Amino acid sequence: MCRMPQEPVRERRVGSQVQREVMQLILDRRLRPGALLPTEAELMEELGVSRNSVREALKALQALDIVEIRHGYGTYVGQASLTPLADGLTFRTLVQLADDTRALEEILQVREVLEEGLVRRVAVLLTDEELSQLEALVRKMEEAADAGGAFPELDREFHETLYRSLGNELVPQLLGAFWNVFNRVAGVRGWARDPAPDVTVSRHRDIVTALRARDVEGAQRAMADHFRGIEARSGQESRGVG
Amino acid sequence: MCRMPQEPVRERRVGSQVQREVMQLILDRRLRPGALLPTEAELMEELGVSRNSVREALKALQALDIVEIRHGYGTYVGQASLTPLADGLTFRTLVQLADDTRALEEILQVREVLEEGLVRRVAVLLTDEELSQLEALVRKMEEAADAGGAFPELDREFHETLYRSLGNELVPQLLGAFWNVFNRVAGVRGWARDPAPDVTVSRHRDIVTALRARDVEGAQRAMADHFRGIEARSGQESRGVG
DNA sequence: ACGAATTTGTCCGTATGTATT
DNA sequence: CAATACATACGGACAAATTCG
Repeated sequence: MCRMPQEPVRERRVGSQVQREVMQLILDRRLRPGALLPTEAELMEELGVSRNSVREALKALQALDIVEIRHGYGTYVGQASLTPLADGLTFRTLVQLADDTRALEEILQVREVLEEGLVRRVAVLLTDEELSQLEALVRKMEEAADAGGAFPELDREFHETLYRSLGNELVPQLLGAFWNVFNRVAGVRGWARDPAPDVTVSRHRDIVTALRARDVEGAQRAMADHFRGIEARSGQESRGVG
Repeated sequence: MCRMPQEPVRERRVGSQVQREVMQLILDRRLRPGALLPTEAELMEELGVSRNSVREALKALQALDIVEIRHGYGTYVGQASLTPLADGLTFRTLVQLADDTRALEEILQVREVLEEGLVRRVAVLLTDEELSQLEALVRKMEEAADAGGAFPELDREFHETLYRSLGNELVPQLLGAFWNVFNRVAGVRGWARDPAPDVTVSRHRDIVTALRARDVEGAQRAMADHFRGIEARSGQESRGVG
């Protein structure tokens, strides 16, 4: 009877009706990403609601990257990217980070499982050109490491190039979202710097070497070693002094 | 026209700014999921913006499940679940489905890579009790199949139980999101029915049998076969008549 | 059981900034 | 540069939902 006010009931998500109607409108009219949506005034009339309700619905859809609002011009159909996933995971990780680093380790484990499985599949798909691109990226990493700097963008590009031959657009987006969360949170914590860039470079080189030899098992092992390195970096810090 | 020079120019994107400020407020005050947020009136005053701006920001955060709004009571810190991912992926898949089923196949491939890797890891972690639970679920599936019905909930529970010993909460949420997208879209297309439930049951039984024998390779093979079955189901339909 | 207080939901009107033409 | 169309923001008012005395 007297329910604790501090505990919200987990009721089924009612959601905004207007929100769903706008989504349905996009689907019904076969609008593609980039297409222009009706203006707020038109949506007011078509859906029979006020401007405020339309705006709140559009704001919610914008947060999901389902629509894209351009100030002074109009509203477009969005790309429905994984930006909301990255935003939500970042927030959740930061909230939980006050207690422990579990959320971060969970993300890392998912990345590891994904990439170990993926590297096996691309091992037989990669073209010579792609292998050359990967080797070039490793050389660039080496130069950056010799200069004493970090190379987050090169790392990102490496993994993106690695899985291009799959032809699966969801894969780089998903990995990119995880990568973003990890780096954003790491930046807040202060342990964004790679303590041993040269080791990281050789991990990447090992992966390419195994792939060049079409050594599926070796590529998976190299990828696993790569993640062991990342785990050691974050694990060492989480047990260190605050 | 006559803009006062000493007055600081108003921030460009107040909307997303308020959004970030609310998130920062949650982090600064160490609010946990379920905690009550300041009321809209209080946020207006604290952030120095109008109520509409506050509401639009809260609506956007609600779409990301970062806050949870209850009419007539208040606003809570949300769970930051993967509901936005499921919503976004569902929308993207539906939009693209007018052309092809590529988005759906991409999701399936990610699920497959994930589950093949995960089943290897749980093979050495599963307790006898969890194995018994899995066997019980397979028996229930068999009963449902004999009765001629489908068993989407049993399938979902099977995969959830399978990875419980990992202790990774992100894994079931991620797989659940993918599963939701797949089933929601499948429902729209009309090919939700499993044409051969008995085959699906035996795929699951094969997985449990291999796991009971602690046969890592066999478990992965069984999982791969399981997904071959799902691919065959959807692939056959996508090449069939409209 | 009922009403008051609180809080969110919706609407209207108006003024301003911004991009396109 | 001027005009236009559009999104952005503010303030006020009332309705609906929830809680609690």
